[in-house]
Amino acid sequence: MSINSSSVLREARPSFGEEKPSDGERILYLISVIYDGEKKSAILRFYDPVTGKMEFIQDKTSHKPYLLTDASPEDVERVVPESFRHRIVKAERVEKYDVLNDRKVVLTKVEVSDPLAIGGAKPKDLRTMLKEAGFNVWEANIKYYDSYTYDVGLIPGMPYKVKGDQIEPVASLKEDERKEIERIFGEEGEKVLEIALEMASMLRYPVPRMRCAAIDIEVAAPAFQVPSPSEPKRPIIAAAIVGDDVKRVHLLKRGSEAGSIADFEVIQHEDEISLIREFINDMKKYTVIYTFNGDNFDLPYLARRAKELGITNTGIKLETDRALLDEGVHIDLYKLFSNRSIQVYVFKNRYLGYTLDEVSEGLLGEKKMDIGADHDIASLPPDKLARYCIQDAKLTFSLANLLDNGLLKLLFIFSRISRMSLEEVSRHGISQWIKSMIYSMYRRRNWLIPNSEDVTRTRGSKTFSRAIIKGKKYMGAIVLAPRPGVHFKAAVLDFASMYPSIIKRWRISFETINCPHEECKENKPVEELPHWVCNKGIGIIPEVIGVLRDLRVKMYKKMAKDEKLNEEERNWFDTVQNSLKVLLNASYGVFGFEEFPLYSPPAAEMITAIARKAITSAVREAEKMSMSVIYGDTDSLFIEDAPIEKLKELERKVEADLGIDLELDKIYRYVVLSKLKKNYLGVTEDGHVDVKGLLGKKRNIPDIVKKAFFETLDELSRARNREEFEKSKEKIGEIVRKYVNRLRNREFDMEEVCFRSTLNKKLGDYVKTTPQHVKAARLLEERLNMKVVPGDVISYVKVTGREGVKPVELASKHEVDVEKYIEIMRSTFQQILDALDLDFDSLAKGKSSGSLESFL
DNA sequence: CAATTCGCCTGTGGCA
DNA sequence: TGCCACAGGCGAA
Repeated sequence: MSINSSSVLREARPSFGEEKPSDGERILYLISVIYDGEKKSAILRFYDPVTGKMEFIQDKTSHKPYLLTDASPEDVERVVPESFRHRIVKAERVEKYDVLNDRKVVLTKVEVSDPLAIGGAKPKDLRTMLKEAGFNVWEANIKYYDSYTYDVGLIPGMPYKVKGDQIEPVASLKEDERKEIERIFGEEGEKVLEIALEMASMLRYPVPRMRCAAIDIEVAAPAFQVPSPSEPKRPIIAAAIVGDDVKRVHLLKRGSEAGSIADFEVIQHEDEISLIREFINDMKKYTVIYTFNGDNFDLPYLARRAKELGITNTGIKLETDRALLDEGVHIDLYKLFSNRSIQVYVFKNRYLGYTLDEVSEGLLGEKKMDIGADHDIASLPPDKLARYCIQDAKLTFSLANLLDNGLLKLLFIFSRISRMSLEEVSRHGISQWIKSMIYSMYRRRNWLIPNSEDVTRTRGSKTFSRAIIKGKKYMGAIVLAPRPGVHFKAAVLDFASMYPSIIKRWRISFETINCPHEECKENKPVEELPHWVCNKGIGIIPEVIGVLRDLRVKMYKKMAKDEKLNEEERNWFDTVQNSLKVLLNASYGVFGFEEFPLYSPPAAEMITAIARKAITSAVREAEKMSMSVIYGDTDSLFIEDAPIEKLKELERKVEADLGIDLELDKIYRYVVLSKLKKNYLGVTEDGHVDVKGLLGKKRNIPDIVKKAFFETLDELSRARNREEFEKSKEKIGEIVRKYVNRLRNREFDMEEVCFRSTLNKKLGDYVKTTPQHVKAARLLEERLNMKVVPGDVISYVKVTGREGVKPVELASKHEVDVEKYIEIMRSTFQQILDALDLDFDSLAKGKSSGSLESFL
């Protein structure tokens, strides 16, 4: 194999058009790089879309694990004991660029025989020996397969042309796209253009078709006992697989036979060995296997049970906290859906907890099969067991296929940008993705990857702004005080991708803040902070963030709507622009995140300080033009009833002043502001209602309150003018009375009056106070012997009596404290009623107190 | 394993 | 009993 730098570089300067493979050549997709401990070598794992199989190609570049140190080669020799020396392959001087000090440094690169020699060897590894001898080490915490991937310039998720030993990137940027990139980035210099071309070529290539399936297994555990995958004593009694072309359950014969079941296939097995063998055979026909918690349950249980029964070659590789497949890609959706960035930005917070039941309910509107509270799987009759098992696999498969199969596309995109395998991206959070992206760029440029201490030592860890909220490290955004009332024709202007724009425009990053140059010390973007910013152009993060932002705004958002492209292409670019949004949204946050290896509090507080200055000066500008700013939050301005030309004029002025884009986002037919920040309701021209922050939309309030609230919104969205408003007002009164009466007469299901609150800590860790959901959770443990863990959502009901709350499982209708619920109804409604000059109690009694006159 | 701060709400628990 | 600071949860950006 040869992957030389020229072929790697060519990928950054792709030739145009897509190259078709010639004889003997195949186009394979790089899935991951793994390390083979026996061969002591990296192995490239490729997927062949023609055969649908994985292909393994051993590294032939003789790349070795290494670290960098300021010890000389002689020092290394001295420090390392005789018994360890055979593991050192080479120690030689290398030159690196040290961005923190803006200078070239000469360090010793120590290559070793295997990754454990760097970190993890017994009794002592190289990095510990060097540190104990008083030397510094760098890049000693990077996993070997990552190190290899970065150095060789490989991009997981990308197609490669493979012929014999030759592995070459497939060029993928079309000529017109290349021209477009040059047009957008042409004036920003060679460095930016190069990054843009590289990113764009990565983001245009579609993902290969892969055979996908979801699996789920059931174990004969007694009721209330969670079977342990580390001690798989109980037999597997059911195993289901669901894919596009398969819906099958393998059942263990135990007494009665399963009846015939119409919409899926049932295979009965005389013994568990045959069940496991055939199930694993089924699995092997698919490249991507989805599970829900398969890392910690299904796959370890399956693999260990198989081993116990003497079945070899399961193809499952167990690691401490994950399970991988030799010939496939295992995606554990539990881990993926627990990822906050995925939850918030991809799925818009539409699910609450992270169990299969909760995620499915939120995203699919479907639930697991109900088998009763005792959850006694072992004693289910066979056909019920089969249905239960396949339902879980079905739900898992449906979740994986949400967003028009976009989940896998999303993972491929993140995989390419972050240089991490699908398995890695799907199991790690956004900070790991960004870290990996930065590391790969540093390696590519032969820059030294700094240690976290280097960053804070040379550039400072102190912050100078005081956070509003006690316990926070620095000051964040400004929220303008809203002007309460109903405002017609309210325009919303916002700074598009504000923080990324600031990072780009003022070039803020851990690299540029408080740089070592005397000449830059005068370059202070804000008066309130002592930090200065480099103006000599060092650093790479501002360029990368700038490119990703501009690609998203100026290219992919447009392509996602471009009628000249077909639907599949538009879809792809929409996934791309959404993925970039996820990444960009987190790009500032990681600087303020202590565990991020490039943590930089000065950079974080500089970004928010500039943002405060920007919104403040935009408000001033608007007011100077005698426009009325009625609200604003972080990056937005709400302006009441201004002519469009004036808004455009404001945009131009702000842009000229600050150098970041202010854009008209939308115009509300009217917006209802209360005196509270982060609480409003806006109706757009087409009648769509935006509800922000209001109690009525919080997930933890009871459904009955939510229903009443949304009926009210529906009513309001119909009002176009003041007469219709008056009518709405009467209707709102009717709604309020209807629900208050329902509560008084106890006309509700227990489900409707449940509060659903997430348990964020272990039960025992709530020591300072005992919140109500914790009280309810403790009752669940005491009375029902249930186990609750962090992440569980507790459903509880307010009841009369001393305790005041009960888990819904233990409560009955007659003890529901209806007055408390009316109270909640009151505060929920009062938030909007205040602004409408209405009063809950009067409405509930059947008359209204005020009118809208004063606001209209 | 793990992005940030600002702001609202409810309830708890200490104290007078 | 009422007041108040704080804990905890959820949302906006």
